[in-house]
Amino acid sequence: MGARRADRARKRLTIAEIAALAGVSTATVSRVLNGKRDVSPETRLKVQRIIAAHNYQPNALARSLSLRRTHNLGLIIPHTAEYLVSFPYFSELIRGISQRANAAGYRLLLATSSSERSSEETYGEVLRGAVDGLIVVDLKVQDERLRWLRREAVPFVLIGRPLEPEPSSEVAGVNCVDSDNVGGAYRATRHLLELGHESIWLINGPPEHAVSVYRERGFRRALEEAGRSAEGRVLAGPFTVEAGYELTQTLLARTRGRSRGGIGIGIVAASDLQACGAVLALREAGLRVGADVSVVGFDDVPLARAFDPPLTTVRQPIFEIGKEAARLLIRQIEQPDAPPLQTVFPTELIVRRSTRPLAHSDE
Amino acid sequence: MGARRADRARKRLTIAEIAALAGVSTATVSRVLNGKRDVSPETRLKVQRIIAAHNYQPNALARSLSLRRTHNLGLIIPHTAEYLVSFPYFSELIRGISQRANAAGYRLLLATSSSERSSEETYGEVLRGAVDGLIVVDLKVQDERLRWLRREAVPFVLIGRPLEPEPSSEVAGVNCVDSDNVGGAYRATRHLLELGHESIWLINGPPEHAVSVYRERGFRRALEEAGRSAEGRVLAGPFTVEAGYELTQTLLARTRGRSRGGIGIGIVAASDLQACGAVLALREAGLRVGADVSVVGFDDVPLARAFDPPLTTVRQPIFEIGKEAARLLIRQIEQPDAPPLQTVFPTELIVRRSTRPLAHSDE
DNA sequence: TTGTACGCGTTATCAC
DNA sequence: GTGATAACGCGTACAA
Repeated sequence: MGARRADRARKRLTIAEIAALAGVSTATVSRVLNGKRDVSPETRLKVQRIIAAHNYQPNALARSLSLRRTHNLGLIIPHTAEYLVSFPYFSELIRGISQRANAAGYRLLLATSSSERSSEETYGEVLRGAVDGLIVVDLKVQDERLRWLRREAVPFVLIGRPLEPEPSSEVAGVNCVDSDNVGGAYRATRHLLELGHESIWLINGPPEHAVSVYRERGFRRALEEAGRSAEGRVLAGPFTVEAGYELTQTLLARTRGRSRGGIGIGIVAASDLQACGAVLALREAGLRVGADVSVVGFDDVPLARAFDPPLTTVRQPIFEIGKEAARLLIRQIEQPDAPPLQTVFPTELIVRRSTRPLAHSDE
Repeated sequence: MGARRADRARKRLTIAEIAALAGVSTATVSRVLNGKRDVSPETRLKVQRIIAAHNYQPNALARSLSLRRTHNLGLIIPHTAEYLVSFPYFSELIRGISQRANAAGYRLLLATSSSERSSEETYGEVLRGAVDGLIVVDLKVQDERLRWLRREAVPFVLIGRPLEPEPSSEVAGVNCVDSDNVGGAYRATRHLLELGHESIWLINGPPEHAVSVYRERGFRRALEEAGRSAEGRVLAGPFTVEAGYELTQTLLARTRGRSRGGIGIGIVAASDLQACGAVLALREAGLRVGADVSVVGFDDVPLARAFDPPLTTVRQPIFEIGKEAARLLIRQIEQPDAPPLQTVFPTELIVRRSTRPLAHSDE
């Protein structure tokens, strides 16, 4: 009762009202709120009581406006569903970012980019002072966002690593977090080599993704070190089951005639989904995965070890990557002069049953 | 040149500066900005030119403070990784929410709830005027958050449906979006009945989740309609592969002796992950899934159809649910007097090869 | 130690 | 039509 306005929005108290209640000035309340030292123990206690009694919460907006800092981190979700499917751990990433951000007193602001709007529009809109910095995912080979972000002098951190030949700019000049994709693909490929596979292929992600370039590098390096050529050994497509299936079929068509009916084929896939698609196609062709042929995935999604056969795969610490991204961004925001940092997390080859030494043909 | 402060934050223009540049008052600029009619075509054009020339973006914070509306929607991410794993479409949900929100001029603000903090603390923090409303996921059977949200009179929408016996309150009093879990479980169970399975089980999610209660209802209803008892037929655990595996093992132990070595068992699982775990355990016990026994999953994750056997499962339109949730929340925010709405999306049984008519034992 | 007064960037209510 | 000017809620010089 006594509520003047419709009580729907339950009028929240302001610092002025708290001040009045406590018989002090707003400045004093603000000091107490922010833990400043210049306030006597008695007044502090008095104010704290009032604050607690009324469950007062300072308005975040007003505080942001005054401080010129929102304590919001921005993340643009790629528009394409395809990308998200390709990234089964997207929720893990968000969780990692969000956890670290919250722990440091920041929130995470999300927006989707729509294909109709340029990245400039999207980012500009999110900006408008709503965010202290941005986390950029889904890094492209030639990513126009980089130049824009630099020009606007927005603190930002990349998930992924820009490719070196970025025109007129040092890679070292940006904050970025990535997993060791080159190493992951390298080890996966070596693994197949060591198993004795003769015909080794990479089913890669779309070539415009920076991550695809890195994985192909690891693949090529392993092959070349073994004195083999990677020419014509790389197929590319979406990170989906379907793509894995179809690319494996074209791969089989290409090898037909060459090898012994496909026996000896080894496939490194850029996602577990693709790997599963590959397994399907291989089985359809009458090949035994984990005996005649081998397949390695990427990501280690929850279902990878329940698959038949349990999938050998390259695990990435997505949650950690998210946390680190938030950490670096916050660091850049709070210490603008701190030099940018590049963090690379190791990947791990999880060996299960989809990769095995070749069965001897004389058995 | 001429930059006064360190050029790192590239001073953004204010409405006052635009006004000065255009030779008008801030009020006029504001009118142009917000498309008000009371401004002459000439001045409008003049102001628009200046705005475009300087790429001016009004400050979202100041605007929010003035309007007392942030255009932010809040979503609390459950702390437990377990929950997220159980919810493979979490990214889909976020995408749905975010897309609808952005389309309507809203942003999505994320925060994680940490187990140490009460929901009141978590939500209170998000409040602080940082959001206009909240989306609540992971609804519990007795969810303390409901009462709190009502008391604080925060606009909110539930993903999921509260259970009827919520003390002293009409279910109809809240906005909520859910998929038809009762119907989904019902149809999955009927499907198994129609295939001739004798020993039908539900591997459910944790009982504290509201969704588990609904799914059990559908399961029971189908069984009872068929004149069977569901007593002792429900096992519960996390939504993981491991839980599915282990619960199936205990289930097999219980049936041992009774049925013909397990033949005729039919399992409805509350997630595709659990279903895959169940398949593993059944196979280990020497049973042929899709012949001797059947398994139905829930969710239709991308790998479900690549699984061996391809998984029969109950599909939910997660993306749509996200969009609808955002729609309802925004509606509640913009029309506080509009009566709350309950939307239930149909679920769909996708029949694949993990469920089949029982093989005749005389074959 | 405490209080006054102004700035943060918009919107909106008045006058003119 | 247009322009001062008071909110919006908080932080913080500066003065006391």
